[in-house]
Amino acid sequence: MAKTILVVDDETRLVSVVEAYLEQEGYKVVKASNGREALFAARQEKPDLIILDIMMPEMDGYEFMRLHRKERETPIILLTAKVEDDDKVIGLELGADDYLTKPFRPRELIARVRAVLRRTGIAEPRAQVLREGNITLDRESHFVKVGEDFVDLTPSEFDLLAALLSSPGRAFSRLDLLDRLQGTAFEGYERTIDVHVKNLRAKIEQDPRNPHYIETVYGVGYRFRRE
Amino acid sequence: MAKTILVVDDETRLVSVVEAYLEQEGYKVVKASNGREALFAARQEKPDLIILDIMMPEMDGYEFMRLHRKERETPIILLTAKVEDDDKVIGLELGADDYLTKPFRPRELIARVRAVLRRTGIAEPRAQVLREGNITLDRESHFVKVGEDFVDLTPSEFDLLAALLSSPGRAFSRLDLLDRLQGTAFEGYERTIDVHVKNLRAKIEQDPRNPHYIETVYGVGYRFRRE
DNA sequence: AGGAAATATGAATAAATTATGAAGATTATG
DNA sequence: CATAATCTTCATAATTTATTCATATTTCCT
Repeated sequence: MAKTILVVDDETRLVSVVEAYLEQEGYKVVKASNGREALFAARQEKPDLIILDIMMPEMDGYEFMRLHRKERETPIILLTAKVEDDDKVIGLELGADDYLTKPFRPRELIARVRAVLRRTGIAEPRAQVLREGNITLDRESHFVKVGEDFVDLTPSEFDLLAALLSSPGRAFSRLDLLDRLQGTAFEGYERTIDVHVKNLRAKIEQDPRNPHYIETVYGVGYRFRRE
Repeated sequence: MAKTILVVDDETRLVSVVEAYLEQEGYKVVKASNGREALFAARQEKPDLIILDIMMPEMDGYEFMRLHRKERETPIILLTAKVEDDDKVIGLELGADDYLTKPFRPRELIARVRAVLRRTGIAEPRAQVLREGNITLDRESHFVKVGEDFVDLTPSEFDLLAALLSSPGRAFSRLDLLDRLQGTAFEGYERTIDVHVKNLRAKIEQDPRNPHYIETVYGVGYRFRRE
């Protein structure tokens, strides 16, 4: 059964990005934009993990934690605007399992989610291997194979390939892809994706000038060729 | 056959963590959150070892021990909140085989479990020798060989190498590795791992500046090179 | 075919990550 | 209790990656 994660933050954009990424990883996501909603959602959905912003209107993260802890022991990852020792201390006292400083990258979040779930003995949600054509990507072990050859990719290249490979045949816009790479960080320049694609092609394509796997969708973005 | 360990503690979180570590070591784990449940579970499962918290609601650890001892002689490791001589004395009088003070590190727990099982003549659950390339690591005898040469490692270095060696080719995040070393990565500083890696490389690599065995996976962590 | 728009590419620069040496803190040991 | 060993933290050097930018190439449309 897919693990459920409750994401609580008043920034809807951030929540959306986080949601997309967690869902891609195979988690079920429930959202709330303040402590009150979160309490309600926590009771309804009984999530396996809560990702919680501290600064929120109405009822802040600490208040939520205090109330929630009376009912359940769900592991919690705190989101903090910046590292303040106070926050760390208070969060720790209240029983947070980890914390993350905004802005953060999706990969960083995923790593922490995994770590916390493992630490608290909750199993992985699903196989972490993506395969299409001759390409294998293993998120768990973090390797990419072209045929039988292992290929070293940079983090951006790896995430980019993972995104494309998650839905072969689907065209992703540069904005989509940029979100996967940068998460909640401030907006970048879409063309950055082009460069990553170029570098990625150089590593996995037999003839980078005539790409077989990563196709350009003129006016839209890129897609991974479906067999 | 895998050895069964009964873990008894009212802190479900702690039980989950302990469960995760024991299972990773190849033990089968049964859980209970108070003395009553524990008695029931002990009768049902006939565990090879019991890890028992003293402070629990309903029926505390001492009471459980008294009752359980009438039925079986299962070795018991006690968990105590902090070292109180009284606890130690009472526990050992009642026949506990060892005790552990919270908070404790996974390696500490595992070490004591092994020791108690060995002392009471119960076999180890799985092979304790990891080998890859030119490196041999024996968890049982606690030695490391590079080729034919024995190498002295510190406890952290040993655990780090054991973790990496458990899945050659798999990239481990610093968070993962910190977990293995400290039990809870929340409080630690990830970069500590870098230093252990440096020191470990200095001991097992021919040319530490150009590591052969322990590879850096930029943006992710480290991995042991798969042959 | 011609031109506008989009993409590809190489190279320079900026940013992020890792490696390292050494100091300070902690833990084990006699 | 003192000493040694180990672990952690910190500052900074070295390395790798990400981003930007200028320009070449390709695609699309009429």
